[in-house]
Amino acid sequence: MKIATYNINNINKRLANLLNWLEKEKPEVVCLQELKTEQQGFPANALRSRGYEAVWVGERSWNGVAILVREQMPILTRSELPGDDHDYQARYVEAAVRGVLIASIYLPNGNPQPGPKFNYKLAWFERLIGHANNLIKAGVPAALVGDYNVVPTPQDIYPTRSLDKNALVQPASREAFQRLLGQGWTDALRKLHPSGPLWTFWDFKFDRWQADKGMRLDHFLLSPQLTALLVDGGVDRWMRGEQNASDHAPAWITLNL
DNA sequence: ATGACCGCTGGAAGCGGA
Repeated sequence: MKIATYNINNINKRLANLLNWLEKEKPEVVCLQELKTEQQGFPANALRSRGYEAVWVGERSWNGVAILVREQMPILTRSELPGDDHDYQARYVEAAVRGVLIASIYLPNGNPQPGPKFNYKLAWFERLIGHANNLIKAGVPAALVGDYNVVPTPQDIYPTRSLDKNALVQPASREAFQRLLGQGWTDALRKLHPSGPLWTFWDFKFDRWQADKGMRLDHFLLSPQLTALLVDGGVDRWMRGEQNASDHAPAWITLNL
């Protein structure tokens, strides 16, 4: 089973890019983030015509997450992260697919830091850690997939000091990510490729793509049962070079289910 | 360090993103 994640930065604006990529790479499951459309604006029919069923949580203007599955209906298990009844941002959707629980995650960016947005990021992270702990203690075969907005280690970003104050690289952000891994989750792309650049994001600004100055922000966290089935993974960098590209490229793994 | 990109809303210029 090939699972992909893609921060698409507006699904309707980039629908042609998405459909082209689906046809070329044929992932079975796709976790999308930053749909930037309200619930009714999701292009369900266009995706169904290409063989993909979907569950999604939309929001006007910002955020938005989805899970696409080829030739199969995902079974929606959650459309929000537990722990805060007053949080209405569309950042979490979860579904069962062929006996695997899959979450599509869009963790808050958190800039500027410090400030209320960074506090929200850390609070959201704590809720995720709590939920993930329940899943792993229950022995659920699960994959927590998406845009974590965390650069886990210094090797996950091009050499620079200019982002030292950025929320993506803060010790508190990295500590939360490590605490999540400490529950027993495996960072699948790093397990497959233990060292070196594995960029999934290049800023629109300046010459970041041309200079290949990127970051690794999009991650697959696998429960132990799924880690044992991990075969392959990578980043579809070619998508970042397309016309009308998102600032993220899709990343993917394959599991031998 | 700086530069100044892209998409949103609203219909200009400022916010959010990372």
